[in-house]
Amino acid sequence: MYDLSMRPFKHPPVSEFVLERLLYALSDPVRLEIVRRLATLGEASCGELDGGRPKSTMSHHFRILRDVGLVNTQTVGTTHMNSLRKDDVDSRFPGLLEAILSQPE
Amino acid sequence: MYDLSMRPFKHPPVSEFVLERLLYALSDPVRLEIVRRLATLGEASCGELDGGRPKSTMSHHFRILRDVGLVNTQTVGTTHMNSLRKDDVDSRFPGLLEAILSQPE
DNA sequence: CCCATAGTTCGAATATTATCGAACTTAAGT
DNA sequence: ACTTAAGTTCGATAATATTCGAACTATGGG
Repeated sequence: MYDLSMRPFKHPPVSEFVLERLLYALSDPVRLEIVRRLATLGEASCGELDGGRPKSTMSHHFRILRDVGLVNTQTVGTTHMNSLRKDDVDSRFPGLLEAILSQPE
Repeated sequence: MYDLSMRPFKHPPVSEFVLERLLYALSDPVRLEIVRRLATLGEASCGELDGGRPKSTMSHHFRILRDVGLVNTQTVGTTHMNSLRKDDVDSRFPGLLEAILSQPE
């Protein structure tokens, strides 16, 4: 859920989730793909999910996903492990994530 | 569904709906509110849904909602009647609209 | 025919965003 | 210590979006 091991990144508490911002975050093809992959993989490093895109570009997208509360990033050694904050998103927006991610393509 | 009476506006066929574009359209507070109101009212003119905003601003938002397939606009006399293309959206993205619009706020 | 109404379209100003190279940071490994 | 690996942050650029006034269009009424 939400504990201090998630530092040093700021992950917003569930109470600060905003529907419009979440929809915006998912409206970018690159970010939607990241979220889809995380949903199936469970977790992944940033590098595993770049499609040949530069690190700075990926870092930008991951930050947005973190800022809206979709993704949780924790430092494990030198890599950053990302996972979906599925339970948190579900608790704030029941059914939303499933409805979006179950859409084909 | 989709017949010629919808002219002169171009409404995309269901096959051209794109998930990301739909999410983007709904990520704007003004547009999400329009869609919410249409969902409860059934239909409404553009003027009924401006919140004191200029017509040109509203026209811009309605055009985006039409372009992504969310809204159907037909001319009735001098007013433009808008309604949600709920069945069309549902057929392409089952459960999506409901999942989004059922979220409070 | 003139006029008001309801929206659209155009154009411009402002603001946000996406992308990516370059420099920086932190943690391992040798 | 030095080096590599993995990301982040910064800065610039280019593309998109939002907002809104002004001019335009089309419809209906008197």
